[in-house]
Amino acid sequence: MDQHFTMTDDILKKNKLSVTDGRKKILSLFLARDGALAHADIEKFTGEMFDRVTVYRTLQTFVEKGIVHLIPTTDNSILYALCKENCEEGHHHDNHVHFICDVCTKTICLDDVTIPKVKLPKGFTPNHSEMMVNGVCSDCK
Amino acid sequence: MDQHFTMTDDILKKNKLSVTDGRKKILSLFLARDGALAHADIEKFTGEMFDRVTVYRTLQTFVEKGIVHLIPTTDNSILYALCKENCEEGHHHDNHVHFICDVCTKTICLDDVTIPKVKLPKGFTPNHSEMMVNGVCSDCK
DNA sequence: ACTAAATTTGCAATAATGTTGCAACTTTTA
DNA sequence: TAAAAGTTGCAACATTATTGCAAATTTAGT
Repeated sequence: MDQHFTMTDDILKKNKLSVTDGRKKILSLFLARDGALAHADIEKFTGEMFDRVTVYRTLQTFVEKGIVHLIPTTDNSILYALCKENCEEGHHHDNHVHFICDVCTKTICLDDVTIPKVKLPKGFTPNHSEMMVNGVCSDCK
Repeated sequence: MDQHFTMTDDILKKNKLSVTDGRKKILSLFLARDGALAHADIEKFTGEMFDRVTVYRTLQTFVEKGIVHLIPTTDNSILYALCKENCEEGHHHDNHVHFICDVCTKTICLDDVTIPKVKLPKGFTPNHSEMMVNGVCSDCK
């Protein structure tokens, strides 16, 4: 399949999920891509390989297990990203900045860039933050 | 209609848009609400008053004119918000933090909270940032 | 105030996207 | 290797979004 075949199995097993072709393929797409993927992207790559429903359910399962996390968008799509550093542990995906490249349109997890704290107005209590920066990524500069 | 009736007309005229019942009503919803609205919210409030298509097109027009701006979400919906401070000028809607209340689920523009700059890895050039914080808002605390 | 031009709306059709139940199949467990 | 557990695909359905076009409304000019 590709060079990630053992890695995908490991991640699935670690999360107590059955190792199936669909999950391996979708996981390998994330590993190969290093940016975020939307449901539509995955359908494009997998073609007629799996049913649409399977893709939906696979992504949902991955989110529940913390294998991928969601990235907010303004265009009515859901973006899913697997973060290199964190996916080993399966948690704490949610403290880094996401970068969206205006040129290649990839969404990249900047695992090393922590979201800064902001001072909120009186009466507001923070719980969790998301931050997205767009611009030009290191590949497109 | 409500106390904002002149304000809605002013905003529409300032943006060279025909003053119609649909636009006035939708704009007045934003003015009355002070939080963000999704397409579905607007349909709920307006009921059978206007066609769904009109709501879609009105929101699209408002975004193009800069009357409202988009807020990213992870739940496959588009949120639209009119920011109190900026809507007079019709631009620069995009430099403040958005707060999503976990209790009342409202999304609120914190017009006074500026998005902090972050240091990006080598090779990345920033252009624009978005930041969302959720937690408990001042009404729900 | 009245009319022509420009703009906006609603309808109908269509497309795209997401969800559910269930039977068949595959993977895991022991 | 067989039973149990988990996963998949199909079909049907639900929701959400888009397009073209004719009718209606709003605006601008007189």
